[in-house]
Amino acid sequence: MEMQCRQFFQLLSDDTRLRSLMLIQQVGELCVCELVHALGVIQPKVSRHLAALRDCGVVADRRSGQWIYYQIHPDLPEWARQVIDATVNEEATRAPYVYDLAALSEMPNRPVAARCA
Amino acid sequence: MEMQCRQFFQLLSDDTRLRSLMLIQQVGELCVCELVHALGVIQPKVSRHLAALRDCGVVADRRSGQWIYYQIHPDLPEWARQVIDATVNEEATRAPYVYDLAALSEMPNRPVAARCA
DNA sequence: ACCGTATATACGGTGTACCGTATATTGTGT
DNA sequence: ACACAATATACGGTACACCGTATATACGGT
Repeated sequence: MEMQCRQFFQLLSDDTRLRSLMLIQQVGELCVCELVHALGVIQPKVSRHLAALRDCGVVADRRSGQWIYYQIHPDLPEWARQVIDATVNEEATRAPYVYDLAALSEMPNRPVAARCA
Repeated sequence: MEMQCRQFFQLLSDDTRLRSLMLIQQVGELCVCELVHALGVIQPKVSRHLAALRDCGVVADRRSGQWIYYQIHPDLPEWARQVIDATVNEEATRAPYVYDLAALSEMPNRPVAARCA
């Protein structure tokens, strides 16, 4: 998977994708319905943007039952990881990212991510 | 000047803007005609994209005679500078950025940037 | 086998970012 | 004052990213 940096920035320039990435980076792993709840957007929208991130190798997905969990791709180039880190460090305490995290923590019936240890 | 990180990434997602920024970051300061030559694109295109970067506070301009020089804005937030640094460190040795720098160094009649010391 | 839930994809519509051309603006030299 | 060079902006056209709705797919429970 070729990772052009211009393409990477293009991915980060969309509101839904950026907020999703910020949450995933902070929490470690999230499924689609958690993001739907946290961001307050409809499911196809989240799915579509996650697919874009996956197709470019920014996130990796794994299935667990009926849920599909997304995480930052383990093979993401170091510099891209630095960009995400810098952004989280700068913006995580600001709107809308704080509110997204808050909304996530208040989600009822949140699925439990069963990780293979 | 409010600097939204999503907007910053959007600015970096355009080819002309990203290549211009990479060059400016490496050289320190460049005028429009130097960028026109280095990138091999028409002048209004460069001007337009530099204006976008200026309006968002990413670059600063100064006039020197008939030339207008652009540099990374001195007040650019630290995290944004980190993003640019990381990108230069990663990509400067690759196409098209290497070739842009090479084309710049081969430019004839290159104006001399007279800095007020 | 059937139903409900989670997720993904297909499809047509819409806004907007970018483009090249043409022209305005600003400065320099004669 | 005039001509030339560098830069900026205005304008109409086009491509494409994103949208919501509708539907397909996959899994779990009964």
